[in-house]
Amino acid sequence: MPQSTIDPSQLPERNLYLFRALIEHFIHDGQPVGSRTLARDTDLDLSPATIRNIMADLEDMGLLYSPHTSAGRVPTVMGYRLFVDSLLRVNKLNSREIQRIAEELNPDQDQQALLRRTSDMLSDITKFAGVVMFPRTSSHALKHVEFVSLSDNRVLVILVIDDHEVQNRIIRTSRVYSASELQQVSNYLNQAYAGKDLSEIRRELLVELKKLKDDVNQLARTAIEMAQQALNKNADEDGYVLAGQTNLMDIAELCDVERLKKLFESFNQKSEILQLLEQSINAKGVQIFIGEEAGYDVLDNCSVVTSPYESDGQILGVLGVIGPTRMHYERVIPIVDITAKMLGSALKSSK
Amino acid sequence: MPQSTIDPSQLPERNLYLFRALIEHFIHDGQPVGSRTLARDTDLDLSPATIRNIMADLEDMGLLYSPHTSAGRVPTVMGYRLFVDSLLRVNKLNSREIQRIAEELNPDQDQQALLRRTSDMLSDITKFAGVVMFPRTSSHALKHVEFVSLSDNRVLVILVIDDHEVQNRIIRTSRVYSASELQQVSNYLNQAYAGKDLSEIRRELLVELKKLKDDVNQLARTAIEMAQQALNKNADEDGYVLAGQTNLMDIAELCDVERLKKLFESFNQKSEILQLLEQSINAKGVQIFIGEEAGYDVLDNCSVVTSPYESDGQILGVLGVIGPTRMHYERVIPIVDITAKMLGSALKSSK
DNA sequence: TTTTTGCACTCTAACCCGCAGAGTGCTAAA
DNA sequence: TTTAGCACTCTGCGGGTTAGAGTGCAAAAA
Repeated sequence: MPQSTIDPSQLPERNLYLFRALIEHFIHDGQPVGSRTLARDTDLDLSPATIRNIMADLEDMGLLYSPHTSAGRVPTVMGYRLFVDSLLRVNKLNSREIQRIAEELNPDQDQQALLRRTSDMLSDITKFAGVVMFPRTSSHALKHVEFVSLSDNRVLVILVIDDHEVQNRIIRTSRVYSASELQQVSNYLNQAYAGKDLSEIRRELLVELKKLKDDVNQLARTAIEMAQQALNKNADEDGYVLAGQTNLMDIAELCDVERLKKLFESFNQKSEILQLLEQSINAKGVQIFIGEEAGYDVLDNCSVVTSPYESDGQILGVLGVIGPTRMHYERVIPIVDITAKMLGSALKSSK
Repeated sequence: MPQSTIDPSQLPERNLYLFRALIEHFIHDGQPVGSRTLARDTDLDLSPATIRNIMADLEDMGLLYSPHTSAGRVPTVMGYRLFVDSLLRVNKLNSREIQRIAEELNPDQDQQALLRRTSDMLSDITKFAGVVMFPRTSSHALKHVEFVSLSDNRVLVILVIDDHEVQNRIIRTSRVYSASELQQVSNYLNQAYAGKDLSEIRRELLVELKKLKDDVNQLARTAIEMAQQALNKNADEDGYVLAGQTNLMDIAELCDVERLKKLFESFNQKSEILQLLEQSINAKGVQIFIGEEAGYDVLDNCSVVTSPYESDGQILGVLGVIGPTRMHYERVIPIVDITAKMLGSALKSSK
């Protein structure tokens, strides 16, 4: 991180109190907060002038800044950092909300649908954008493979991987195969390779192919060759589902078409956002990226609250919420947290 | 249509000429066009005053209007209608562009990918939003069905329909079935029903089930019951792929966050846009919806240029471009036209 | 009859001005 | 250490002015 953070214990209690009041005030209504307002709205019995002095100190430390001379103060990125790291009191979710989440994430839907639901739900409940990375299982055990002949020497390959992921691919073959031939090929491969890891299967296929080079067994060779072709383009299509982008259009700080366009384009390209999510895949729990802290200037004025989700102790992916820096962290954090946990268990029971 | 259109032959040649010049001018730079400009930029040797008189006539007919007293004139929706119906000279695409389209639509990709590519290409080439409806084949012949057992009494059903569409569904069963049992079920169903239409299969299944009611053949009953469950939720997930929404954010006429938000939301909901596309599914060729003509006020200031695409004489769906009313129709129309034709033949050869 | 000239009129957009409101920093007093 | 007082600064808003563009109409010209 470029900026060093502040140790809150170095600050007088009162300053911290004031600082938190200011941030909460600003998060609430988005206007720069002045000394008079704070004097009025805090329990501290201080005059505006005193508060001004304190605010000047906080500004010197880099926690606040004034948009212009005669405006109130606004938290800096470093200010937010201090706030979320040390000052934030997280709300508990009420049971209605928890129930809502539990209902949406019922495991009785296929994985794609589940992920989509999750991000829909995240965006709907927070009114920001919700994002869920596709799970990456480190093991890609082949569950089942099936070949279906299409017209024009083309064969549809259906791979069932790891119990929930289904991939369809089309390969071209040198001649037309009958349904029963393909059935035999499927059977052979299922018997020989079901349960093994994809990468291991690829290795074994190579070996087999050599062995069979001069073999007369046509079927076996065909099977191996097809399997190779099918497994080759392991389009490890990583990506994510995003929902509720339009929510971001309501947010005053982002209400500028240029800025929104850049943001939306980086959503479409996915790579930047993925990189960001990737960063928190090994974090223990909820992580927060504030503003351009993470180095993506499209996310200027945005915060990203993420949490990895796991099942059976294995981290599968990351989900989160993208909203304005000025968000109600105390609400969003537990939502992301619980959603991650529930998604994990939903995936587990669908395994 | 609410407004009656104008018969161009009722208008003096000169007025039409002027009208077209005005529209082309406006499309080019988006500013209201005044009499002086028109006098300068047309071959007609007329003074601004004469042109003013003519413009007043055109305004009376409802083809033009002034945003305010001292502005130039701008075409009305009815004006655009007249223009695209009667006055427009369509450009030919140059061969580079045709080649580009042909390359993108190469049939060597699965249907989903092909549709996605098509809409990407449409948006990229026009710099507006491209949209492609999923194809609806009237026949849903079952090509192949496969059952794969998952954990927890759940069974993955893979349906291959009509040679290119693959659907995955998860059903719950009353007990755990072994892989070989499921294989038998698959075999039975494939033999009995492959090649038949889904709805017909559903009918036959009902009959079969009655027949087998007291039969001792456990396998057959299981097969029928599973098949029923699998085919029941025929999630005829109709929809479309959309690309390049962000292009619309650059367009001056739409550069207002409120408006854009509404537009994007209706993209997300899909139903409105689908309804619109549906309308032109039986048109012969390219169709154009101007502004809120079609009755969707989210499309205010937008035009939609659509064309149905077909293969083997059967109309499969509709594709098109969504852009500002002020677009270069002479360019967009042939792009949509050719894309529709090429998508049709790409789908045919992938059939 | 059609076209043009001349002219008064209107509207917008840009700019400047002045002013109220909010908030600051500094200094001196409590 | 805190507060009161005060001068200062910046924003946002309403109002006024001006330049520019374009109009409509009436009278003259073709």
